[in-house]
Amino acid sequence: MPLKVIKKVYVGMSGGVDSSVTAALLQQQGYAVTGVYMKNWSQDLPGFTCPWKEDYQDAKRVAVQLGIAFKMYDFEAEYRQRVVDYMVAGYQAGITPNPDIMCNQEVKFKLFLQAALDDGADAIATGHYARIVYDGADSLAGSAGSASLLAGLDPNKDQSYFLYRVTAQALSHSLMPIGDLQKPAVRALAKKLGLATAEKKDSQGICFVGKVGIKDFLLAELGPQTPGPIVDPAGKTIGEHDGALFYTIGQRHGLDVGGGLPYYVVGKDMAKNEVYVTTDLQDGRLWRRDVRLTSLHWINQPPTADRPYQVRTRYRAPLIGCHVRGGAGPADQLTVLLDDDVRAITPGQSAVLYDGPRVVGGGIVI
RNA sequence: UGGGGCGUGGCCAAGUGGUAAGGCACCAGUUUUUGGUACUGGCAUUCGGGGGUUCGAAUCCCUCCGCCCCAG
Repeated sequence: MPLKVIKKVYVGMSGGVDSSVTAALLQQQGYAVTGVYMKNWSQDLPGFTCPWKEDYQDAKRVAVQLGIAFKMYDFEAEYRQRVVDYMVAGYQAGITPNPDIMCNQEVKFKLFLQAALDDGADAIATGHYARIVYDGADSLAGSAGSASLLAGLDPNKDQSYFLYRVTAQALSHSLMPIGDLQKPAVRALAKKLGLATAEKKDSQGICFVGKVGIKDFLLAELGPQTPGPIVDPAGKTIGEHDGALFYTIGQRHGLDVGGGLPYYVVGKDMAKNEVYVTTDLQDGRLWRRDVRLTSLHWINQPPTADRPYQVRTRYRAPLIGCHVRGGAGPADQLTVLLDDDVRAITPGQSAVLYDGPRVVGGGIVI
């Protein structure tokens, strides 16, 4: 949707600085802004109190300060089903899913967007460090669905990695105003405006669930798991793990095996409930020069084999030059050939292709 | 029960008379809207037990215990 047509914007306010400043900026720019707190999770976990009430209050406090409308959408049931269940099922299957990517795809840019539009909004906005541009933005007659996603301008905070599964259609109804800013500038702005969340620490951990270790979370969800052997390259059992599903490729800590050099997880066999480790950082199983992807998603056009791209295999990882393999193969799969060896490519995680600053899309590592 | 070797924090391991390196693990913190990685800090009043020599020992002596190897 051409920018000029957007009047009413619903801003997803999490109770953090970024979304607070997002709301403030849009208001300054003349949009009719409504703040929305998405209640996606409220469950306390052993030793961890869910901060949703506090976050809700912070979001509301900022809305009141700005004098904008404020409401709450309750997506707990859907979040549970589409994000948490997806994540837990993935771990049980032995892969390492990325719940936040699913949260963006299913909740923020699908449920939230739809609910906002149904409520009369022209667009939603989020506090992501990413940019949305319109092909042919000069001629505002550009057709719907021509929106593209670009990396945020602050290289330290760029969150476009988490957004590669959002559709162009959804992007065309979305705004991410802080994508043009550096994080320090956002903080400074919040301070200058006296926003209640100006000094609030950035949130971490699973989006909405909070700063809970994944192991503790899975333990709470699934209960204790069956212990099994930790096996070294020689085939020798050097320790015992408390459930293979808790471990992920490249992981170093949590194995409780010491002596000499650190051990890194290089693989696991869910059927045998075995975890494989090595102390050799050169171990071939730890490095890959190609990645096979499935569940592909392209925002605009799929990549073509005749030209170079860059790929990111984990959040904040440096971009690696790459090409996609053309020719035969399942339509829903793609092989990406990397210019360099990449460590600990992990099934379940996402690889995101970039064409310069533009997010082409990506897929999930097999 | 002949010969040789060893026993230092959970693990690996320096240190052979001068008052316990280092690494791994673990714990805490930092970085980080997933997992993971990385970074910083903490972590043996004590060197298998007991005696002794010495101003002073994990380091020398005696003895006991426990392992390992070669012989049997």
